[in-house]
Amino acid sequence: MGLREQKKAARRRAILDAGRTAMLEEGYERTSVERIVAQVGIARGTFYLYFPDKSALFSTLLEELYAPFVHALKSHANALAAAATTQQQQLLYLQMSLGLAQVLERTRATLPLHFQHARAPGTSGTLCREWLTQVEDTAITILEDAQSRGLVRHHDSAAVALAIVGAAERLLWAWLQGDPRLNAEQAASELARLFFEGIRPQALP
Amino acid sequence: MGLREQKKAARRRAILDAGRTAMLEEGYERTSVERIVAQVGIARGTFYLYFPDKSALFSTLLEELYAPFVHALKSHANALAAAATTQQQQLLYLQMSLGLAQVLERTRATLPLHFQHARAPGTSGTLCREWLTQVEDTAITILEDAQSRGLVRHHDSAAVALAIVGAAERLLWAWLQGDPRLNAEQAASELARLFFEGIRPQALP
Amino acid sequence: MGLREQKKAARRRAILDAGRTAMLEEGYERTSVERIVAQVGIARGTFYLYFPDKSALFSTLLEELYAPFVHALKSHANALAAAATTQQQQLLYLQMSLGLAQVLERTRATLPLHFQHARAPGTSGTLCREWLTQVEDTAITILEDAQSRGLVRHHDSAAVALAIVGAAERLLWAWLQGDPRLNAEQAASELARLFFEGIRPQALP
Amino acid sequence: MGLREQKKAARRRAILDAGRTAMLEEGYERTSVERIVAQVGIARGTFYLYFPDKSALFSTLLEELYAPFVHALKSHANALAAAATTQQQQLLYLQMSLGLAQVLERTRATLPLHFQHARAPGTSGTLCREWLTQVEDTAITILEDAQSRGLVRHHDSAAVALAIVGAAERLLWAWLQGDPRLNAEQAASELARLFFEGIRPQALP
DNA sequence: AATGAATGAGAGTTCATTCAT
DNA sequence: AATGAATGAACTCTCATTCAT
Repeated sequence: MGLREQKKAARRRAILDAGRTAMLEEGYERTSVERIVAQVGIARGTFYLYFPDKSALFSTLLEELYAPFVHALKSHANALAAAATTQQQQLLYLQMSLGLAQVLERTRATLPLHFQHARAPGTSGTLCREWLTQVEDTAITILEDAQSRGLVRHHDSAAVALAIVGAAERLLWAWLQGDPRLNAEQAASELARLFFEGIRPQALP
Repeated sequence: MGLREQKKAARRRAILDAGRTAMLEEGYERTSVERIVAQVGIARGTFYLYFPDKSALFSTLLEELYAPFVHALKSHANALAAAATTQQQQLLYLQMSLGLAQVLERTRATLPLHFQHARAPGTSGTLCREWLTQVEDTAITILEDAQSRGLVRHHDSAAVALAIVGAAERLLWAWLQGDPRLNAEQAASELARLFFEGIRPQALP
Repeated sequence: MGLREQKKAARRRAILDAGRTAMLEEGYERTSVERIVAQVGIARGTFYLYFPDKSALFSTLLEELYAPFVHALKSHANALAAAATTQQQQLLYLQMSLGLAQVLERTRATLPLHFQHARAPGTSGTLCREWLTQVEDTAITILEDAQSRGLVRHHDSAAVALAIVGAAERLLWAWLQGDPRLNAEQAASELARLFFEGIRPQALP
Repeated sequence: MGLREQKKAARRRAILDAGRTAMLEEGYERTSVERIVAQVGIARGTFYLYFPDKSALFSTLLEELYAPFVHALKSHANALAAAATTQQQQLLYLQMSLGLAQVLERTRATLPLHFQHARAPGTSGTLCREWLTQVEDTAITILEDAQSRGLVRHHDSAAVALAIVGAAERLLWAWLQGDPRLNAEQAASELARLFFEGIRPQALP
């Protein structure tokens, strides 16, 4: 890459970072281009050399946030689908958990962007939901694979998958917020046991 | 009530309804007072005779949305706490389910307001979260009561309560959106079974 | 006066008092009718039963403020003009000083209205200056009478009168403001000595 | 200075001039940004590229008005304080008079801004009074220097200084208004004689 | 006589975007 | 490539005054 391209890439990176910081603080709607360029130290017009408009910047931020998840989920889903034995699958589930945890850790700082905008009306929400559909559809696929192998009960697969995603999201959000009601260390394993074993005190006959 | 008061109440109602419609479509930030008054057919200044500012209108809409939930949850929580036997409790849980379902049905049209703004930054999100804390704290209370009676396993109560709320929210949101992946009729009972019995195909020894 | 007239007069008084208080605090322009009626505890429309508009209220306040001055000055001017001897005049000057001091004391609380608006552009200033012209013209008349009697040097009478009025106003304003630089007790006599000894006709050796 | 900077400076100047004209006519409160930009022939938003808000424009106008006075007064005060002999001082007083007269002449068109707002409540008055305090404090300093040299009688220095400033202001205001009662040419020398002969230390026989 | 709901023009200010330099 | 001045519509909110009740 030439020096010029490097500079261009660095500046694009700087705009993205400033944009993310600002939008995490104030949300997409209330974040002004002015604030972003002031943070980066460039002129107003320069912004439009790197992004056609404000929503394109947001779009890029979302891609950086969601793409790793979608990629991780899809590759794990493929691996699970190709697994020959239950033992293999159990290993793959463990790997998936670790893999997703790593992605979460890496994207942690940007994650609030998802929570803030995923259900919002208007441009920002629509952009989020395009990614979200992919995440949830993959979750459904994984669940249906497990059902077809008899690993989990035959509930309505979409309902269960969405429920699990919803529960996971809520705990994640509480964790990101530093919710004092939550014991962050236990939350993930609680969630796993909760879904796997149910809430009843002892297994029924 | 005099004719004056009736008219005033009706107009206030009209503003609230127009405001809700507009905010459901465009969100709090993007909804202008101008649009609301045009919908109602009143002058711009008239709006401010009924609400001190835009956020006060939104606040009222949130109260109309959340207060029935909070009220229902709290009264059921009290009843559950006062229950003498497990049989009484089971009846009360059933009643709570029915009660909440009725509230959901009644507030159905306004519910998206919650989903759109609950995690938003800024004024609108903050106002939502004041109500949400009440909802979730009551959910935790109910769960802890069940734990203390040995009805449910001793997980971290806040984590489990938030997980249940999160799962319920996600299914509700899918239902409100008319999500084609979801079988709406079954969703609620699936959710109940999911949590109560867990996801494993047969109960373990 | 019938009971009805009494009530009406009392309410008019209340509006005037609330208006004065408000305008002393915020000035004519920034004082809203809304604030006044809220203070009095009457309806917006009622205000317009007592005064045709906001400027009429201000006008009345100015009359209550300036009329006593104009009346006192004019009657003292007449008495001075009719005085036969210098001794009589000296007594009348003393009486005038005392009289004006009493008026100042009585109108003290309202006096800032003059200082705030006397030179303002727009309605409020114009209304003030109509009264001020009367005050200053009378001051000029008194000075010219003193000149014609040889009591004071023959300066340009208007210039001297305006200068005296200006100096008196400045000290009065400082006094009303509680200006810490000023020794309020001495100010009046300082002013008198300053001008009296300065404008004496007999020159120095 | 580049072409860009020149144009920007010229436009800033145009806004200041239009703002001054408008505020001289209607006062700070009643002057709208809309009117100013219409006069200049620019868009509403452009105004805010040059001034953060309306009060900043007013502030700048005040600085252009008062700063020359404060500067002139303070430098003359310093010179007077450093004067060795009475003769030197007399020359310096003369120079000060001429200097102030020149400043008056230069700022003549803007001077009404002072008279209109100096005693007004609210933002505009407060901004004026910050400057005025400097003017008056310097006047007091000059007077106290003269007192310490035995040039003038030992009155309360603040009272006398404020009286002189007040008188000068009143005559100036009459002059600016084109007051027909006033002989403008004589006014200044009348004022000087009035005070000078009035505050001489040596008493009369 | 008194009310207070209604008006609608107008206030100051912000903002995404464009374009001449 | 980069600038930053310019735009003008849109925003929320205020206000003196009117008039049906």
